[in-house]
Amino acid sequence: MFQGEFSNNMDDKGRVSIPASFRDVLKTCHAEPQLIITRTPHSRCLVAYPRREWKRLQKRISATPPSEQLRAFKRIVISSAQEYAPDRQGRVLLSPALRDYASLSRTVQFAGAGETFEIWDKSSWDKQLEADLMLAKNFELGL
Amino acid sequence: MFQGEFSNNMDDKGRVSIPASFRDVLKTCHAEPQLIITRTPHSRCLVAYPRREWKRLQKRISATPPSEQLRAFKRIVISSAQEYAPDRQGRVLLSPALRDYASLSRTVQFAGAGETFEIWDKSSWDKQLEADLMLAKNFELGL
DNA sequence: CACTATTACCCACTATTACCCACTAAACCC
DNA sequence: GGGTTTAGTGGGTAATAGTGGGTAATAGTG
Repeated sequence: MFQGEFSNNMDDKGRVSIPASFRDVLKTCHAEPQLIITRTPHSRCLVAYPRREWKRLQKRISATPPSEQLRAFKRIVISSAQEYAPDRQGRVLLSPALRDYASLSRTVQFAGAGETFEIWDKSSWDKQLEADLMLAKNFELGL
Repeated sequence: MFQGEFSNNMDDKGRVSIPASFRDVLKTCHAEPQLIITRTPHSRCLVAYPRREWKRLQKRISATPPSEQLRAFKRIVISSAQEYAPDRQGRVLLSPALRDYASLSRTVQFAGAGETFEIWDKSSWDKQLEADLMLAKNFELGL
């Protein structure tokens, strides 16, 4: 389970450390931590999948009847998907396309989301959170 | 059952003692006291769950039909959730994100809330209490 | 093919965190 | 009241996480 928030800095080469606790979760899937990072159509952020979760998403996609909407979805999600293996320091070098999509500059926010985790530009994340607070304020779920 | 109010001081490293009586309650759930601390959308404070309660919340979330409101709720609550195990002195080191959200400075207020307990900045708590007095003044529950 | 830009891989440094020990003050108990 | 226990607090130190940068390999370009 990916949970918790972390923010790390991207260096001049475009590398960011994956938070150690997320790396640990990835290790429970494979000895060599592997992950697939891609765009998400819902927000201007990236989503990271462990290999197994990614397979599940692929299966779900291929079980869906074709449509223009699905093709759009695939172009966004599948086409930009890239496989990463963190270096010995636990960092990955994100492709310019991905960096660009989420407008990552320096401070990168990692947010656990259960089976996956999200990668945001810090300032986008802060804005999103403000908006979310308004939305969720009156949402009762037995807290 | 978590009941009662306590206020402890956060030290320079960002550690706060969990009140002993709350720790005792946690021990009744697991030998090693474990707790999940996260934000709540309702107020600028944190909520602590014993593991079992947290699982229940997760179940309730996954049984709720997806909506924008739910996604907002998840970003607030799930993403920031962190698991803690108090050190030998009964303290936890709260993450900067959580500290920030509840604007915890030095004096931290703990308030029992039955199955969970809340963590406030003392001065926010005092203000909230004032407001609550007004709200609950005419609330009859057969006392 | 030569040249340049990019990437992978390694090492070194710093900041942060986990873990341990020690002290003080309050509560408790004969 | 004096001794004992327990809660809360402060701080040192070893391990870990994160960051910066160098160099060799690789890919891309004219």
